[in-house]
Amino acid sequence: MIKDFLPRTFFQVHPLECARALLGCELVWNGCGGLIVETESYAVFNDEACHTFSRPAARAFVEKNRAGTVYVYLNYGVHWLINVLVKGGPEDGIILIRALEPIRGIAEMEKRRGTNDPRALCSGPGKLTQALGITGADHERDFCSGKQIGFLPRRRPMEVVADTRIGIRRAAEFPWRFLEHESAFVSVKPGKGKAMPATRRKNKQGQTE
DNA sequence: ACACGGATACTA
DNA sequence: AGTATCCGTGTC
Repeated sequence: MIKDFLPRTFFQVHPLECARALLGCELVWNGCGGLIVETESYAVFNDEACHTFSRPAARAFVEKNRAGTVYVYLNYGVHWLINVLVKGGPEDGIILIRALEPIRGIAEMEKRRGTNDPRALCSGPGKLTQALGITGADHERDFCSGKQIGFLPRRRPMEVVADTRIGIRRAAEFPWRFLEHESAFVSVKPGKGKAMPATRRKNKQGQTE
């Protein structure tokens, strides 16, 4: 049982500052966890890649919840992705946790992931939710009042690099992805992100045009 | 290279 | 009801 999780005030700052500050902190989830080595910041306003831009439900989530609240959604119908709400500072935002360096509950994470390769356990946003057992049922949980889930302060110094965000089509040029320099546990190394195609559509026969 | 797969928000 | 889009992963 851990009691010294990061307080709510940690998430009441500028989202870009928070996304950087989270690197090197430990994400703890029901006995499993790892050092955060990759995050992405999304801004509630003026960021077309943020869910709040096109989803009324996401805007309602920001209105309704406090800083430090879990935001979980299903992406591509396959993977749960976990974010934390940043609110009450100069701007509101949502920070995606993209990769961890596994350090706690590794046997359990290996079992959920079906691999013993430490680099394959949490090196992506969908991988880490699978490793930690995170699903849509965890949406709107609180990182700052629970004793099962939360963040621990940075354990060691971390050299932070900024790069463009991964997998998005809109506002793809914002350098709002933050990683540990030369970490072996990130999803995509700096500068290696593939550009998303401008459009991809399918006709009635289900064939890509 | 592509299949996998469902929530969300449109159009009507 | 039907359609378009989407912050990914594993295997081909």
